[in-house]
Amino acid sequence: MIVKKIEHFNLEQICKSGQCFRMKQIADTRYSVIAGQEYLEVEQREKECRFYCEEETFENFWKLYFDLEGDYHACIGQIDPKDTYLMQAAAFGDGIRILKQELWEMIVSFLISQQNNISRIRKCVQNICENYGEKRMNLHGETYYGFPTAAVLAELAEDDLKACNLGYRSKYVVRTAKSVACGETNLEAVSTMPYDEARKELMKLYGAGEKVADCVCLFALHHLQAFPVDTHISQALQSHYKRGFPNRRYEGMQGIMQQYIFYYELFGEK
DNA sequence: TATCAGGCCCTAG
DNA sequence: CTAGGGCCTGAT
Repeated sequence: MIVKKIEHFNLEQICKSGQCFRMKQIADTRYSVIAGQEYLEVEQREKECRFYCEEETFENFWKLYFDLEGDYHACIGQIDPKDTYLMQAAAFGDGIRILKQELWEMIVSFLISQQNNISRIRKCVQNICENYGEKRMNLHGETYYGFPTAAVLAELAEDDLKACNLGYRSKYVVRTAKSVACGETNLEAVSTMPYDEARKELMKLYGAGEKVADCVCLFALHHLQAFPVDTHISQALQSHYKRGFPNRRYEGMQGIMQQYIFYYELFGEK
């Protein structure tokens, strides 16, 4: 077990922010996360966090996953004090981190996310994992399921994932899986591309438009300049940034600001 | 019953 | 290039 005191890190906020659909609260102060094939439990009281894993796994995997080296305090410090809306949003969600998640998993998750709500996205992802993921054992000896590979999902017929409640998104996932599995899309290459190039490449995938591509860029590739615009963000932009979001000022950290706004719009009281 | 949820595809004009 | 209809499904 690893114990750390961490500023600007709040599991509840990260969990609810909807970047990760396989993180959940399992007790008052305790959360579980499944990332790719890895399982972790974390306990948090105020700033003190207990990661239930070996030090090596923490250093090599979870520290990166949670972006614990990122300086979120500095980002918040960059916010225009006259922008009271963003100041409030950032104060409200100041424990959010932009996770570094597995690329393939994010592609599928955000293909599913369209015209969908967070709780149903979670169920869809869980269904896919339980049906097609690798069965594994957590630290308590309980079973959990890893995220299925593209090769496995590429074997399915286009409508097969309707059984996992994907609805019309089923063919998006299956066709994309085929594209990745046959080598038409090279995820290794995508992961080394700069933002604009990666975004363009991701948008070639069937079912992926600007919003989905930006979510993947932000939550998997850690391109912090990506600013996904969904219905909530669109509304916020209309009511608070009629002359457009100040991209210049927040160059390279728009994605972090997007998360503060998104989280505030969904969970802040207004 | 109608509308909406972290959109995108496809077809017309 | 832009506009608009269609799409699975569950919650309200």
